[in-house]
Amino acid sequence: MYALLDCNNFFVSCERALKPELDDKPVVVLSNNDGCVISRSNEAKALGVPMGAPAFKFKNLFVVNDVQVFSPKFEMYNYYSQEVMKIAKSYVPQNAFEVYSIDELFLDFHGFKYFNIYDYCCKIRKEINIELKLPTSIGLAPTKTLCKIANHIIKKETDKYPKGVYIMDSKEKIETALKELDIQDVWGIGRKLGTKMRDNGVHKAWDLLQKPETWVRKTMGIQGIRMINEFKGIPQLELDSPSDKKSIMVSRSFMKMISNKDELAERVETFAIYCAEKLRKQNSCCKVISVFIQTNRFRKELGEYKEGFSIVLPNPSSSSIVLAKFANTIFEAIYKEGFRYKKAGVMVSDFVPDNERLINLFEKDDDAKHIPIMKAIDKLNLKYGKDKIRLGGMSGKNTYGRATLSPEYEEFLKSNTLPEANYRFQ
DNA sequence: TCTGGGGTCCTAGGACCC
DNA sequence: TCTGGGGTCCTAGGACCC
Repeated sequence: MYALLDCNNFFVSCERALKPELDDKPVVVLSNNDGCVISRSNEAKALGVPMGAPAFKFKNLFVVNDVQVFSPKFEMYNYYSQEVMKIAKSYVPQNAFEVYSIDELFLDFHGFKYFNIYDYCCKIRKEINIELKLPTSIGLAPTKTLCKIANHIIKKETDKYPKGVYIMDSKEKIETALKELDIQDVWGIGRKLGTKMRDNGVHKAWDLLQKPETWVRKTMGIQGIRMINEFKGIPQLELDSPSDKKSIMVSRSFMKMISNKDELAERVETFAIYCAEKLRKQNSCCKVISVFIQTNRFRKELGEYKEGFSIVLPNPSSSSIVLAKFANTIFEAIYKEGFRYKKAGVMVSDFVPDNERLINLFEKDDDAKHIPIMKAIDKLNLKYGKDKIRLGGMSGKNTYGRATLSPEYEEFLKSNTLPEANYRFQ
């Protein structure tokens, strides 16, 4: 058996953990710039607020229904996430887990044959709830895909599973679940595939199992074959061991569109420097750096422009100075005058461990010289706060908005150290 | 007026090899 | 008019995830 533990309405639940008065009220958490809805309480879902909804379109609904609206506090969510993981991990042997996202982790319960797993999972939930005031669900099944479905069922039928734990351990339970589950709710079926499935008469997960394997292979590729095996209870997806990232991206939409070249250049350089910091944190150097800039895709009438480009570095690097320099080179090449830019980003990829850098004989290598300085800056910033020491190119101001911090949150920040998380998704 | 910010994996097709 | 038969590796883009 595998188990999937996930936090219900995670960001909203974190807000409630900090401020219990929010319990039972409709609550939403917005993205940067207060742009989209990225977390909703059950009450907010019941009001018909969709995931990812643009906040401005629902402003009226928020006011009328007294919905509590929050700007995101990602440091806090990361902190809570790590605490949840810490508790959950303590219930399984070493490495018998996979942190899948900021609010989800898989547990491996193979070898727990003589345990009452149901009671055991209730205990995990209870500890998280007492220690952190966070609600969770735990779905158990023979495969990861079925675990996802088990969790889906808990959330859809809360009355039936008041303890928040469901074990899908028989052929009958699985069959019933697959017959009731809409195909687009399956883990791995997105919008495109969902449409294709429905066009071909596949409406429920169960219908996919009735299709010939050749058809599944042709329409979905290798993933489709894996999916149907997982439905049948034959595990195709193992627990991934925690690994360092393979690419790192820093990008932002701007609160106000930017038409000044220097201002945009400064943003791009800053993003490159953040990439470098994240690289050093995982002791990697990158071989490739990419930069993109784009206008507002929702305001096409203002003129549209979108361009990005990558270059291979002469030597693998994690130096803020080197990466900022090359990011700027790319920026100069792709920047076009006369547009109002809404978003920009820097991505680094193609990593090598920083102790295995192969230096190009014919190119100057600045990293060796920069890294001791960089490490010192990292240490100082860890101690005194983000961006307290920064390079000359950085203005140090954010160009995306955030509401004023609440007193509770200020208090929270003061009383907790908030290490950066290392998740595959955030 | 106002629409997030990350990530991973797979596939097809091109370039190149003999 | 006719124009081989394999391979490998890389890349861009698509689709998915939270």
